[in-house]
Amino acid sequence: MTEGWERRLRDQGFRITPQRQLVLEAVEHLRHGTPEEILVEVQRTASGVNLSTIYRTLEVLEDVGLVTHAHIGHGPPTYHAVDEHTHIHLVCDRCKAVQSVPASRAAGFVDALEAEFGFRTDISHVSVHGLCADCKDRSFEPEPDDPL
Amino acid sequence: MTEGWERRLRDQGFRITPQRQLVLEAVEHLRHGTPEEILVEVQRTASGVNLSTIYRTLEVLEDVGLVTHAHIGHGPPTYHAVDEHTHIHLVCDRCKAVQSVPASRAAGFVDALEAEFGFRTDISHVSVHGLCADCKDRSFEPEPDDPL
DNA sequence: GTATATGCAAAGGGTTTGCACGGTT
DNA sequence: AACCGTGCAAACCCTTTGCATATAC
Repeated sequence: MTEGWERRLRDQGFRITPQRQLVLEAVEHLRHGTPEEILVEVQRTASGVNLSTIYRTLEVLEDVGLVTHAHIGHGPPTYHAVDEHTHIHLVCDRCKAVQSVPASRAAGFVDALEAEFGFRTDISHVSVHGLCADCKDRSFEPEPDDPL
Repeated sequence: MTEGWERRLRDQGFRITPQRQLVLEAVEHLRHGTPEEILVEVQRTASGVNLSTIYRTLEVLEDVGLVTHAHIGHGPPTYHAVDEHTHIHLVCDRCKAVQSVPASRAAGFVDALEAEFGFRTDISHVSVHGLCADCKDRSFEPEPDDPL
């Protein structure tokens, strides 16, 4: 569990509640989780927790900097604990595999955007789409359906 | 209008319809458009066209390679004609401004992902989030609300 | 004439909101 | 005790789907 999470909430005027603790634990345990997946995880301990609470709690936890979210394709966002090593998601549009690579691999790109356009990139926020190594080689086969 | 669009459809077994022509024209005219925006544009000429037709048509046009879509934040996807110069969207999470930069700026990053992980990136598919030059300088001010 | 495309309306996911109750401070 | 947080249900937005009709071939 992220150290000092309680202070982080309290210092910004939020209260400590079992739900907030459980959601944070779930995010850290799952490593990658959609709101729905987080709900299921939380309900293993507290079955009464509601989905809307998950949404509201994730928003609060993101506000205080304990979690972030990234978009992986069309579906719901994926949440992460912020203490994990920052990474980029490589999403295969064909087989849907998601590979994480260190955000440092994008340092050159990110720096160039800042130098040239003054744009400060949050590289981990959005995933990178394409074809993974396996699917690249098999790209003549029919798609398994529903490409992102 | 993209040259040879009719062949492109016909060759893949699709029929030529007024709706498909209008949607393609709308996408090219708007340069960036969500399904809803495309509907409005199409309805300036043909008010009877239905939203579901827009969705189905965009899917077909994408299948045959006449348009692509990219995700800009939480909302609906944005469609482009493929003949336009490939570009990346830089989305400011604070002021929501969207800046287009040539995809070539990411060449180094894309090449590195392919060399290191065998991953073939479709860089234009997903937008890059962060803070634009203006907002970076004003980042001490309160946010205007609803960051993406 | 036949198969595909369209319009319409209803259903479906994911997310947000209003409200009254319950818990934290 | 006051206020914030939660559960519940309804509403919301975006997208998809079933079906009957219209249209391209």
